[in-house]
Amino acid sequence: MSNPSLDLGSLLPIDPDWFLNPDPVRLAHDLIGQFLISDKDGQQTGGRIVETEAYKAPEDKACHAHLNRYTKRTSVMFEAGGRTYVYLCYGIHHLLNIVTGPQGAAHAILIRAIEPIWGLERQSERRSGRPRREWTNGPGKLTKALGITKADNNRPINQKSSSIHLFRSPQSNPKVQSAPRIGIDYAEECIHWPWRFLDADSRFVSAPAP
DNA sequence: ATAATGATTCGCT
DNA sequence: GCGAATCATTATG
Repeated sequence: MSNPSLDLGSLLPIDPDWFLNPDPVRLAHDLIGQFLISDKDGQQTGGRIVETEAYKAPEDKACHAHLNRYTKRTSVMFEAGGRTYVYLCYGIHHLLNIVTGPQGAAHAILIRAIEPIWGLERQSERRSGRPRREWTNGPGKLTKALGITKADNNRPINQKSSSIHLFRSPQSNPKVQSAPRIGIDYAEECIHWPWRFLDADSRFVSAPAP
């Protein structure tokens, strides 16, 4: 890695208490510019988070745990913040969420896009040699590039044994935009809530702000 | 037991 | 821009 500030060994993990904050909208904003790493088979792939969305039960109709609906699938969202929520979407795509908030609050942050930084060759392989810009500019794309599957569901973040790690960016000052969330047309009044966050200067987002 | 439905992506027109 | 792909989850009977 030519940029020494991006040396994985020197990065600091996000503090465990950060995940317990009760406001997932705030956390989704603050996650822009931080680093996501997947560690599979001793191989690290990851990058800089450039797009997120907040989901917040009970009031959010777009949240799987709307009205605190508790099922086998949603149960992980009720855990204390700091775990993963990975689920299969449209029968094809695995989507990665970060569970946040205190135990009992079903909050999560969907990771929608990253800028690839680490393990570029492996990411390219997993994305079938497409252009780099298309490796991770969407929630289903980035899980494929990082090898994230349902095996990574309901697992702690930043533990020694973890496959998913989140690090603080040493000097992160991104210009963060907010926008309505994508793909939730069924969610009635929640459709317009500006709970999607993007790095305005990144070319690796899934779609520009409207 | 059956049926409906996605927090999407890709290829084709 | 449109439609297919593809299946775990969920609700309902």
